[in-house]
Amino acid sequence: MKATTGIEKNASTEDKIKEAASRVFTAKGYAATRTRDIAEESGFNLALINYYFRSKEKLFDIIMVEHLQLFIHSVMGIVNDPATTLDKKLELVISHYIDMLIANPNLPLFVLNEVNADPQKLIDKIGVKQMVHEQLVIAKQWKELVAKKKITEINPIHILINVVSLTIFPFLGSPIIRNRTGLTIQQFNALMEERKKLIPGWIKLMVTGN
Amino acid sequence: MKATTGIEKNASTEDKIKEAASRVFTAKGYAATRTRDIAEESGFNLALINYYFRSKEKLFDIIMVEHLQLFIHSVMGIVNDPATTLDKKLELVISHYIDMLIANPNLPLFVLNEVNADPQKLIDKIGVKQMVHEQLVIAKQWKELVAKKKITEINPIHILINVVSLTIFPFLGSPIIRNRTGLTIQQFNALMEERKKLIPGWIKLMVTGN
DNA sequence: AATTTATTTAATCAAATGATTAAAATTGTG
DNA sequence: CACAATTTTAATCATTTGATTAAATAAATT
Repeated sequence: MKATTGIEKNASTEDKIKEAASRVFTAKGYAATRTRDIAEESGFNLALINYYFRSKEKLFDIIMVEHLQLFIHSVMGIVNDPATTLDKKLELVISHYIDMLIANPNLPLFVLNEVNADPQKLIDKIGVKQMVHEQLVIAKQWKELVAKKKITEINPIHILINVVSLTIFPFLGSPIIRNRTGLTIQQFNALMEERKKLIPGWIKLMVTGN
Repeated sequence: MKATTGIEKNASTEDKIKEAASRVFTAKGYAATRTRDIAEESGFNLALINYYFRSKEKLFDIIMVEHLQLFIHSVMGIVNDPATTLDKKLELVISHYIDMLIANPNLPLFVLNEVNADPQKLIDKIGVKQMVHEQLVIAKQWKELVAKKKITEINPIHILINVVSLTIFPFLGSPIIRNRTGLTIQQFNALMEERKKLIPGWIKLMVTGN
């Protein structure tokens, strides 16, 4: 019986390592992260992290999956709720994402890097398959509006891309934006808060066509 | 006299190494790139790349600066031309960027990673200082339009962020987008070509407010 | 052709790094 | 408390990796 299976009692130490690993991995990326960095950041010995997680890669996979789920599943609930209108969904999703991004500003770059390294591997690792099915709710709502001539006949993929772009990219560009404008983190976050209302407005302009 | 200073005759070999290094660095990032990868990719011996560039880091710095200049300076000419209107500038810059991104799809992630690692270092390394001065042209044009009540009094930083977001982010998300939609690279690029016209239209909607 | 200079290579080094091991310390249990 | 199980550590290994060196080859120059 491998020690790694004893998850109950050691939750504290194991979680501390995971938290430390999360900080280091998201800050420096997989390749630039040394197992010793995680040891130091966590305050534990180097061998301990291998004792708990067997290898750097296995530890990374765990962190990655948790972060990707943070990214994806949290939104699925909102998007797939038939009770809320498309308008409301838009507001909720964007607001939710901006909150999460303010709390985890370097999550996007981290995720992008690993998705870029091997898209399919990650998609397999989480259950994103259902997404296609679940998207039907929002797809139906879209089609209804198109039928009612409430929105232009633009390819919805553009709109989806735009929502994600306008919401996430500013956080990716944050270092440059902050450096060029001289904004503090607080001022930058305030700017992002503003976008919770601005982005839905912009998207509505796009879909109505004027 | 160091051999690296002899730039004339060895242009061919040196350039081949730089091209190989560019491919490997942009594909895998600095930390994940082994000097041996570059050697193999270039077809030359490991020691040769150190002979020409002294170290992995120096080679990387050269590649990075060239790519950043590709990113920045090319646009400066357009933005700083007093002869073109803001509308026209918008079209030109976006079109220019999308062309460049189709040709160099993994440039954005590469740049973002390194900017994230040390924003000031990179900004120092290129002459971006003038930008503040040069931006005056476009800033003036903006102020004129505001004075003429042609555009809303929105914080222009939001619009700047939006232009960059809508243009660049799709390429960052390309692996996910392609994976989820099943689009080929050609189809994806066609989608990006569409955006050359779409994005300026969207931006105009944003600044006019309806 | 001879000699110098530039280019390229194979072999090797030293440090960094992921991982293991065996022992010590701590904690839980009868 | 004694004893077993779990947790933690120091020491060590084997590879990987960036870099150097000294020698071989090719090119240029006289």
